[in-house]
Amino acid sequence: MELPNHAKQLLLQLNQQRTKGFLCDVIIVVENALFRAHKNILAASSIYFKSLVLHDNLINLDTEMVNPSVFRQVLDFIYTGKLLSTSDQSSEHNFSALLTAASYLQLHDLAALCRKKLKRNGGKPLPGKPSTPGPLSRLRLNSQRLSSSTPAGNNNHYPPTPSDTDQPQPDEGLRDKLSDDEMYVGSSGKNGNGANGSTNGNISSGGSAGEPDLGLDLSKKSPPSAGTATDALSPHSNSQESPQSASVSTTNSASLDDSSNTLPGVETCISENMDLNSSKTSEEAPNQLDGPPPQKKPRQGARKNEWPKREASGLKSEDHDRPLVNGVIVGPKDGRSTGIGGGGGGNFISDQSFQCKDEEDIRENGRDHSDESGQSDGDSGGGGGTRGGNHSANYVYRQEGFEPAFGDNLYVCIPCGKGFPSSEQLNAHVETHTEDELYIKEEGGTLVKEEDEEEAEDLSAPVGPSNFGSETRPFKCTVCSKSYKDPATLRQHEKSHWLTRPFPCNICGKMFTQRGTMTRHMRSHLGLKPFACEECGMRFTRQYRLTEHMRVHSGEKPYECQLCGGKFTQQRNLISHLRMHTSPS
DNA sequence: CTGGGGAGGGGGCCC
DNA sequence: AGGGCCCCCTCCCCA
Repeated sequence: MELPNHAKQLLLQLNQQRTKGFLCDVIIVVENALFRAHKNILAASSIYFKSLVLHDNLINLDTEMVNPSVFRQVLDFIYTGKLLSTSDQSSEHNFSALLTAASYLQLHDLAALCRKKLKRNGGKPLPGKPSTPGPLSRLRLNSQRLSSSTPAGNNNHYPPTPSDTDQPQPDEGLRDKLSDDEMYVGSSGKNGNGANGSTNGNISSGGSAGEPDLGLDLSKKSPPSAGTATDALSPHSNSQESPQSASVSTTNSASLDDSSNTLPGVETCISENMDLNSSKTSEEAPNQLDGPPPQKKPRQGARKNEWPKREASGLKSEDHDRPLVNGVIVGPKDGRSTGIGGGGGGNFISDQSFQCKDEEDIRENGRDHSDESGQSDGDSGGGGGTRGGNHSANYVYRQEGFEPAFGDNLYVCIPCGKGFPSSEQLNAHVETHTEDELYIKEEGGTLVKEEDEEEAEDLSAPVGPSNFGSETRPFKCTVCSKSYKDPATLRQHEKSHWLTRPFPCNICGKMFTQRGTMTRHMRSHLGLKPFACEECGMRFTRQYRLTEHMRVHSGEKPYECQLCGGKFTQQRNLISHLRMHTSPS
């Protein structure tokens, strides 16, 4: 007995889930567009994807091989078995691009389909493309550029994939009859590889909960009470981080799934549509799905939507809208979260994703980063870049896909203007600066600084606790005189003076001085809140927040105002309160 | 409407 | 690398 439409219906459901972002557990970044999808589906479609999603939940695709528009078609194809073509997309060029992408992604059926189509049209497959380096090598190259300060040889945890050669694909799986508008793969149940034996099972069980999260672990551990969602978070993953994953992957899939329950914003937003003013994708919005409005916990919903707000606040608004089409975020979004509070939450992923890094910053030359260096607020704020202390960003890390203007040398050293093809090389170069020039310059009283750093300098003057007890803190920063207990900390600190953010966020391009900060930041992109309150179920991105939050339940108010005796659960609120005492009002 | 408190969230930084 | 803390921003609630 066999249900005739089973496979079709299943695929239909999966595609609907995709368009809604439901149970999506992987994000694919193509240039500056984000696509959500299901690992199982991707893995079942391509052995290349299979190798990628095994370890990573955030995948950067080589923009030379695939662009957002093409990838959208690819994804549609994967989920529907159809190539829906518009007049534009049915052009030969489109098929060539599709073929390139399909070859790159090892989507053999699609590649065959494109070949067939091109052949039928009398066109030729793109001559050189299939011989370009295979996906694996390209990915390595790609991620190497993306991941700063990851050791060379990072991506080696990728399982070897079959050769990247572009073998001719059997056309047997293709339907002979191809219409110009729609092309089908013969059987929706037929997959390029046999890796999907568990697909259905996994899907029905809610995604990839059982999948090893070998990527950069952003989920951390979760308190035992985290419930079903948290159960899926594997506690072991900390040790699993691979160097590569820092650049390509981000989170564990279970957490993503989880977010669909507890963090509807991300789940929904990334999948739901936004205004469609992207030139590439404006013709349709197939996923204008009225997915269930995200459930919101008290306060959290509104809050969640305001997530990127801070960066938006007081900051310029970009000209560019970053529409989200078919689950795709296209381009940076301006700082104003248009949809904030609108309930649907459909906007904020896009907002957050791109507010973090103002496109303006990105567009401009490397120097502007020296302005933004001080505080993350500044950079994300774009216009407010100059504030934020003395941390002049003298070195700029360029993330591929965000700033192509430097050609291959995306990593530019600000003081000397030299470009480097990799962050490693830039970092190595920077070291020579710090050792050879920095201190010399300092001795000479001419530190490399931006013109406007005088004010900022004051902010980081050796104030506060940094100077006390110099006996126990023998390691002193030569720039700001802060002292530290150990040389490693000093080194880390010194980089805040001289190194600009070697750790970029793969989603928004924002850069960080410390990997941990970037990792934490990524959690916010992905809506990972591994720390759940046992009392109320509220979830947090950080343990510390949970600790703070627990005082709400316990009633503990450890922070007391010495002036009025007022007690507070959080120190910051005491501080805020003290300002009220001291401020002349 | 306003001010104050409570609280969620983000980044920087030190250990 | 991860934890913890500090600081900041912001919003919501309430008096």
